[in-house]
Amino acid sequence: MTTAPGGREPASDVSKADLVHRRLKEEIELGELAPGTPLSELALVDRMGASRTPVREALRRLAGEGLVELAPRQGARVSRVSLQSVRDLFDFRALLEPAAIRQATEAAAGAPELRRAFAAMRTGFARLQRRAPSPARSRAFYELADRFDWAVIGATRNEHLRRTIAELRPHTARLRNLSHIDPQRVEVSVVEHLRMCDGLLAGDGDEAAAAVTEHLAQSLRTIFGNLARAPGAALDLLG
Amino acid sequence: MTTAPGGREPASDVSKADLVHRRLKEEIELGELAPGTPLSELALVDRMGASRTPVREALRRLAGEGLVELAPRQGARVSRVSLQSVRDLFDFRALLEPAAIRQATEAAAGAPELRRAFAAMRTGFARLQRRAPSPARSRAFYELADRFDWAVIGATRNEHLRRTIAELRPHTARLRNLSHIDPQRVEVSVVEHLRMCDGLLAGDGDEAAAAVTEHLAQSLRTIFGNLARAPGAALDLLG
DNA sequence: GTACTACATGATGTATACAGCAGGTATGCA
DNA sequence: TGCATACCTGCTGTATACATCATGTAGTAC
Repeated sequence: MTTAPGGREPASDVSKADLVHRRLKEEIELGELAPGTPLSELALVDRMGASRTPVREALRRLAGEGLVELAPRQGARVSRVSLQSVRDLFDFRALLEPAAIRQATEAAAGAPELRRAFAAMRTGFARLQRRAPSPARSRAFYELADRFDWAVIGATRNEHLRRTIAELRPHTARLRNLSHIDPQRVEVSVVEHLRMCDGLLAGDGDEAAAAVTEHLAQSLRTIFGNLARAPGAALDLLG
Repeated sequence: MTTAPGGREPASDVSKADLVHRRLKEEIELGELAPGTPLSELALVDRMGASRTPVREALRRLAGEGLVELAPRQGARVSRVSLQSVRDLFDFRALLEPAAIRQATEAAAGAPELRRAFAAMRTGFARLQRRAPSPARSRAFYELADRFDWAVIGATRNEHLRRTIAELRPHTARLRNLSHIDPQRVEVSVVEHLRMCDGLLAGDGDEAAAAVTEHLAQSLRTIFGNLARAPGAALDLLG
């Protein structure tokens, strides 16, 4: 946090509650705060450099997003993850995201600029497909996939749908970061994303939606497979 | 709010924030607080008999549910309603609720007690169908329909789906209360609910889902029809 | 008469003080 | 030695004080 040259804090545009919220959300997403970790307000006051009021507000907001569990008179904990919750998450996404990409497909059909953006991402995926496997490629892929997902979310007309999907993203990201990513998975995932892009760019909503469904099913299968092969990871998830 | 006989408040089980939240939600649902109404924290402090802290928490929670709009440094207003928002709401419900009733159908198939509850509601709808139109019948219908909806929500296994649908209910209820109900609508709606019950009780998820879809489409058409015929109502909604 | 500026008012964002409850710990007793 | 109870610490829920900012108004210059 920088101080204005003049000397006084310039009454920052974003509230401290926003800052605390963002930082906590990020730490939960990254897995730095493991599921189940108790979140004492006073401890956060020290760590975040804000008073209890914005800290409390951030915790309440996170609880509303399902990232934190609040027990009355007992405080907050980072929300736990169970196998059932993973299944629920992906089932729900499988319900929402095909509808979202259909709307994005329609939107792109009428907005050349949007079409260009998606076309550029398609090129990016194609390039990634030709690169040799490496941690750097994996990182690049997840970055691009993230941009793609946000583009779809942004092109979703229905506000409820858009907000709900956006709210699910941190949960998915957290799962990715908690269960160590299978490098093998990138290979398949690139193909799936290419199929999504192709359907979307062709104006074929059904095809794009089918690609999303397939992608989600594969993702879930991979995660569950990882858990089955590595019971330790399951402990990570369930702890 | 009652005081304990001994003299002191027994540290009520529910927090004041909960109470304020519930009261405000109800007033918004009932239309007592019209869309766009400014909600000053201090005014609410007086009216609700709580201090700013729980009032603020209630407002933030309502904002998370989309019932209140927060403008930084400018305060809260009851969220506005536009034609687009109505369409978005019903489109979204049309995406979620068929899936929910499919899960409820499966749940009922394996839970005799649940089946009995739904069967009882079916009987209630059938009885309503034979009654002569009257305000009392309309009230009874909406009460029963509400119980039915909550039963479906309760029987929805997927937690995300369940929470999301539950969060949409106040929005729908508000629309009903803002746009004066068409008594004619009850006639058709009873039939639609009977079809939902039949599908659900027969274990036919597809049929139940189709009935929900039909019901939502009809509801939306009715609301829009009302708005078209009575521009004054539109002003109510848009104001 | 109109537009712009300075100010006064009231609100929100934040910090902090106080009250009551939950959980752990130590002590007493069997 | 094991268990039950009482205490004690720390936390959450609430109330309130203070700082900063947005809005409306009065006044003035053109």
